[in-house]
Amino acid sequence: MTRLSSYLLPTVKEPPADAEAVSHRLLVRAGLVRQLGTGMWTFLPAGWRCHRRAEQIVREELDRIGAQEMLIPVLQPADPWRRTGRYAIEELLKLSDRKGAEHVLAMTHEEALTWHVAREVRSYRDLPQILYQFQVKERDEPRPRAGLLRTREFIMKDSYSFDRDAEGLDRSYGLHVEAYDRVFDRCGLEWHRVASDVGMMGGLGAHEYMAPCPAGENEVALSPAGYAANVEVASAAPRPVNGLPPALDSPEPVDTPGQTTIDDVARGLGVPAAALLKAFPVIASGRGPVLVVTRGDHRLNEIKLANALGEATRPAQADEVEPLFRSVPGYIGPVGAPVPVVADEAVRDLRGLVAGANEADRHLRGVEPGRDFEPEWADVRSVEAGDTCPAGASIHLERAIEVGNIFKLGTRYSEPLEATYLDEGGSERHVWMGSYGIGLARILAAAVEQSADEQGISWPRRLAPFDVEVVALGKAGEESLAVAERLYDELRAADLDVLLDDRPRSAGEKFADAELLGCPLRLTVGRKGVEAREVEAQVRRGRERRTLSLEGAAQEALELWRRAP
RNA sequence: CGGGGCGUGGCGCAGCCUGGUAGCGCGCGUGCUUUGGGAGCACGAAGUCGCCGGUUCAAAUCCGGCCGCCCCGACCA
Repeated sequence: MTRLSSYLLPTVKEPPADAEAVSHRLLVRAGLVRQLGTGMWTFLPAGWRCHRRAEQIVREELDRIGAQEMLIPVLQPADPWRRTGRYAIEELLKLSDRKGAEHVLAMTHEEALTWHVAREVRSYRDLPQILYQFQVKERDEPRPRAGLLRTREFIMKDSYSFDRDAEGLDRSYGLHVEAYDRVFDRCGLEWHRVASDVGMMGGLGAHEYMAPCPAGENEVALSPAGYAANVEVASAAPRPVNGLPPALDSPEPVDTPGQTTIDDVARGLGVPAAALLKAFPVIASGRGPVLVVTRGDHRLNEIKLANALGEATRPAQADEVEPLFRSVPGYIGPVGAPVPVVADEAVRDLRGLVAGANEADRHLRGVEPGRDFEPEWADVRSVEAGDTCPAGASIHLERAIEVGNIFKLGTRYSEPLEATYLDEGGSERHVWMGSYGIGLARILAAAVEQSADEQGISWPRRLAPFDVEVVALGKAGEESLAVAERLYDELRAADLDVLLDDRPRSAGEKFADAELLGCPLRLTVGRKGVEAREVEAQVRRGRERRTLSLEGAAQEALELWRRAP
């Protein structure tokens, strides 16, 4: 019998003063987690129960698609990481043993598992395989934050698919979509599956599962027509420009002394910001200096830029810009630019624009892309609320927590680690891989963020530490405690997980703690109720209360629990 | 890595400017009262004031260095 009087559930009235995220505050206050250091969190008994429940949901859904659970060490030799080129990653924790041999603490497990598969898989008959584990990941995060949302150590469900070819990979990927959709539904989360960045390593496709909430670190672009993408890669038609100044036969200089920002120039010339061309000098890793141009009211998206150029870029420093342009920042523009120009699609077909003249205190008006400069066109701006998605619906943006991701790797790892098989024709081929992650602690944090109220946590019933909390009121030795214990047994017999608050505390304190902890159902046994052969039930979500007869209380509680969110 | 802030009983804070007896609320322990929405009274335990060094007769307080933690940004394979 789980009695609160002997259970380590250290609730606190006041959260850590500097904690800001709702989930951070409440998980600490409810006695579910404690911090050991920056980005290092301990799960206390009740918190670990939540974690295990999330884990079990994930396990059942992965097993359902035929995935096989296994376990790979966190401590690994450095060599495979060197071969894949990932030893250089700064977030990768490195260490050496007493003999001086170099090791890493794995941040993910592609290297180790691919290394094994390279040895064990010989033939097309051995494929496909989907393998997974629940294992600790270590990351030397530059900035852990918001409690469990971004930590240096966390447990991930990571799965890896191994297929003969791209079609096989598509199939394994699709199976993961199925499993993940079911996982996040069962966890009671509001979620979106969004298209996401495939990264500089050039994956073949990727999606993220995003749980919307204000504490989220990511932003997703959504539309009623079903468009869903991380803003890192989202693409949409811009809102049109109103009040564009008249087109001219050729660009015409105009004095703009001291006006170095979009706002200054727009106000100075009496034109909308969207009539300006914003110019970003960048240094691309391969092709060198490039001038990127967007509409004045748009923001450059560096990830889209890198994807469009096929190489990484960084902003140019002032001392790199001035010798090239013989100008100062604020007056740089594409007309007569001394470097190649990349222009955002949103300025295509616009006329009468204003751009820097590459000369201090001067701009050009009447600029027309394609006539006055010949750019390489690309979609490199960040979408905004009010843009139009490809299906014609209006986009809105939401902040969200990334709770899972799925990624088509292709042969990114099988090539350097030589994971090959012999096909029916006897030729050696590389294995096609996918990798798929779910952060369990993030599921918990997202659930808290999405469902908490003034009183505390309101767990989705599948994630709660217990299904029912029985609150026994009255003094030790009174009948209500004995009745509560019998009720506990009946609830257990109905297959519910139960916590009994048998502490000698005031009623108010027990109620407050119960609502803070957030089990989906609370049953209260008090003296008056015992006399009337009644117990009070409160459904945590919405806090609605009703009276149950003591005799049928366990069955009725089961019904209430089943209907809980 | 850049910017800002904070380290004082378990938690939240005051004291620091202007150096001189470490204080408040909550929590904790004991006893009595109380018991359906964070109870009351009484007594009590608990602090190397983050660490190291300097100034001073004297440092929580002033100075220097270091460490830790939070928030914003950069980053996030």
